[in-house]
Amino acid sequence: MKRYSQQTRLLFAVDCIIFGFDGLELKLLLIQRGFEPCKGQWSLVGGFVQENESAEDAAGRVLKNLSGLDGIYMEQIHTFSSPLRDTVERTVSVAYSALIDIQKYKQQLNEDFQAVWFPINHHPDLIFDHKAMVDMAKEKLRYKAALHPLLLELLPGKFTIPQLQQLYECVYNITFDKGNFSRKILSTKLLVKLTDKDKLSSRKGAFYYKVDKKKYNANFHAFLNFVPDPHVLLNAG
Amino acid sequence: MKRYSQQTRLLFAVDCIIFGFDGLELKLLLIQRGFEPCKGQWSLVGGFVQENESAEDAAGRVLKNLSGLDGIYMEQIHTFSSPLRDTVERTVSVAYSALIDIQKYKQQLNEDFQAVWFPINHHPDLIFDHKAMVDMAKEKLRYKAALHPLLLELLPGKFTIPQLQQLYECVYNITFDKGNFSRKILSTKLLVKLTDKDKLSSRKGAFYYKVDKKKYNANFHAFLNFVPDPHVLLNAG
DNA sequence: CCAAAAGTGTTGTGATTACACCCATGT
DNA sequence: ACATGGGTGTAATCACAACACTTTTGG
Repeated sequence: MKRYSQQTRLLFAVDCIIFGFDGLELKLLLIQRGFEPCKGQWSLVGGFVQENESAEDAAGRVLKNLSGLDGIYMEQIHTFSSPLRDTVERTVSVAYSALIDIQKYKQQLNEDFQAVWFPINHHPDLIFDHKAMVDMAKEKLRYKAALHPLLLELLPGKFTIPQLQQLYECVYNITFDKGNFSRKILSTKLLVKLTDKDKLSSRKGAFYYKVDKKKYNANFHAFLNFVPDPHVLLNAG
Repeated sequence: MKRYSQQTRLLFAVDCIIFGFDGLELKLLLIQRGFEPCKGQWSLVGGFVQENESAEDAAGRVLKNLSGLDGIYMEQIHTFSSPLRDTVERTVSVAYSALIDIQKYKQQLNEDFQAVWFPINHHPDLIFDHKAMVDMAKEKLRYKAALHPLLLELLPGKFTIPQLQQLYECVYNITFDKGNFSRKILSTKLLVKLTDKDKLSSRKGAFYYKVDKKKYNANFHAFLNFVPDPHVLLNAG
């Protein structure tokens, strides 16, 4: 009854929702699709899963190819499998979100892709169901970042607490008290204070910090509980 | 370069991690596989996705077919796509978890499947990567139930607060103070007190409650924050 | 009357908020 | 000197854990 041979085979792809942070805004990396259908329209970066690789492998390969970067934070978001989602032929796609340091990316960029960063709340229309993918990735990012320190993945090697605050504020579209924010972040002991300051945004200057990678990896699953009102998880942005 | 026609096609399936609660323990519904490979071994309930349906449709169909029940709480957990996960032919599988009222299920059971409930922490070895699916579903259940009232899906139409407490306690393998637990649950206003009592487990008897469906649906996303120490999310069970 | 579980009251503690205040420095 | 953002101090409030206490009722 359930014979393998009688089942239908179909195409299997991945799409990546790539987040970046430029210091002011949360951004989304999009490309103009280079082949039919919908050639020229804006799209997530994606690709077909090859015979010898898993979906995770494929998403990692796509990211590496685009950005030149290894070891990017990546997470499976959801699998989209509506029979009509791809207009050419039935294709199931697994959406992955990726958090990348926008500065590292700039150095490594693969020009072939003509990729462009858009503000997360002002991006062009996307092909197929890519908007649903982006929306789901945003929601999951908010959800998870309320509990885990993963937003640190979006920052460069050294950064200031006010910069980190700016990032949290634009992920949740709310403002935090700077004193309380700083104390809460530092109470996690995940950051190491450096000796030099960033003097671009104030006269006094703000100390740089870096992530204590050891503690970050060990304590990633510890709660932070950053979000006062849970509704911002859904209603933000 | 990225032509559809050149890509490989593969098999696409769903597997369901079905949770139930018998009043004492959290349970997992398994079947003995009825076809090769691994015929006779224990397995999650699953099936291939058909041409005209999405993975969600397929999981819903599988559940309906097994249990006779509609409208079961279902959630996509993760997609498993290792090239070697199925020994016969490459098959990608989307895992779904389902929460069902074990009492309703008993009335509707499809005998064809020879399905058996196992305690969540004492079940037989499973085929392929089904154990990884179960583990991920358990972790996600803990994670999500700490924030949302979804464990109510596992209880019958009317139930007592101590029964609900027993459920939370076995999901997290910790004990809660009965007074604090009761107050916290009732503070959500999601439950409606009924006039009759369950007298089976105490002389005094405990009042039955039912879920206020309207508020449940409206407030599902509100936080509960049930878990005092976040580590139980990972280390429990 | 007693045991046993349901359910209520109460108190101390620790986290969190809101906001005042001080600090460092380029102009 | 002063404006500007960084950073610290602190009192009031709140949420919650802990646990004592009351209630109900079958035996």
